Amino acid sequence: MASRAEQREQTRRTLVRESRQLFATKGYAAVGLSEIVRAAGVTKGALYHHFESKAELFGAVLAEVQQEVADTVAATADAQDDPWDRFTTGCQAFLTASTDPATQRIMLIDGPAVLGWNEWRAMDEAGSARHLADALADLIEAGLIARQPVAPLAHLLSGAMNEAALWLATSPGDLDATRAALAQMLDALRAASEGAHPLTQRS
Amino acid sequence: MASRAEQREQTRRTLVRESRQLFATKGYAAVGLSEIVRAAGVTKGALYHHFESKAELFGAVLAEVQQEVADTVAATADAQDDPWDRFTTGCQAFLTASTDPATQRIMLIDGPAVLGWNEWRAMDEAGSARHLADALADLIEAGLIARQPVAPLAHLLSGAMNEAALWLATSPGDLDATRAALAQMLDALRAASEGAHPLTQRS
DNA sequence: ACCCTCACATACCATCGGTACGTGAAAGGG
DNA sequence: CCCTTTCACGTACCGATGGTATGTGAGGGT
Repeated sequence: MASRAEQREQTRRTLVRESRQLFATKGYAAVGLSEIVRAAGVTKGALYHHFESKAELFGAVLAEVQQEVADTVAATADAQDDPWDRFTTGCQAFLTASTDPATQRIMLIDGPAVLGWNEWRAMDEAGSARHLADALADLIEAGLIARQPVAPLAHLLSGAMNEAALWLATSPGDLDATRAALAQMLDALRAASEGAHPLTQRS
Repeated sequence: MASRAEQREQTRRTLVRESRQLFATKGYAAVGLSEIVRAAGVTKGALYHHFESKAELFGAVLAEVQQEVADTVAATADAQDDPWDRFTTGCQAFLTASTDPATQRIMLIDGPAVLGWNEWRAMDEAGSARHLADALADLIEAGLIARQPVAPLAHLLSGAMNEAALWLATSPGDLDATRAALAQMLDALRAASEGAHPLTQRS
């Protein structure tokens, strides 16, 4: 019926979809390959024909998750005309998207541990983190925040939002307070640029 | 020679010390129990007499690491008289302490994945994160930053510093720029309090 | 001197991630 | 239309892993 290429892709997608479900609910280490192939209706031979290892399968899942988050963030942010609004709205959108426990487990908890921080960082950079760095560069260019290297600021903000999202998953009642605190932090960033001198900090 | 209690504790400490070394360099998943017991000069029976599982052994290691970081941060911060200096100095001290790759691997990478985020968070709260929350509460009490819930702010800052430390491990040349960016973020926090109204955020 | 406790060692197990090889249907050439 | 090659899997199997059940021998109280 289906051509070989079609069948191949469908099997691969099934594998990714089912393993994503399992990784998200039980965590990477708690999911066995036998469980995955059973859910996908194939055998281990099929899995290892598509992926070199369990970790690489997880990598494919992670890439999918990050792509979705990045798309959501980008779509929400790009709807704003003002650069500053694009920035703050994008940050809040990321916070919202990352509050989903299934997304968290894969993207923030197991991601760095399974693939190593370097590889995880590279993938994050290709996802939503890129939008953050871009937005910061725009803000500097527009003179809305002080001229400075974007990388340190991007990492600080990225880490802040990641951790905040993880925390909110266990205490969702603090969502509004966290959004406000984040908004304040971002706002303070803008206010600092108006302080004329880019205050050089000792050490 | 040694009393039973002494022998017991010594074995336990050896187990923690050797496994910490291995976990730090190779990562939790890449270290086998056989490797650990060989390095410690005991057998698996001894390990499972002291710890219920590999994860619990890792938990003991993590507790030790976090205690050391917390002590360093507290010692550095408490040397400052001014509350604001205590805050900023403590943050910078945490950043410095967390830049060590061995500490990172255990405390920031494997920690959440092995023990789960909730348990990891609880341990972090008992460590350096507690000092952060305390310092923030002091600043609010002293009127140096706007009155607000401390928890959201603490998580945002904690996450920012964690991620920054991880990043610095791979690009240490950006240490000064990151310290400056962090100092700016903290400073902006103080500046925001002078804005009279504790701006209520919509949403 | 007795015996119980307990800090380990030994032997063993199920399951895991991973691999070598077999198989049968689709694609390509004559 | 047939023959051959390719390739997307399935099957059978492996070593190593985390974990357990049981043995053992030196404290240590009475």
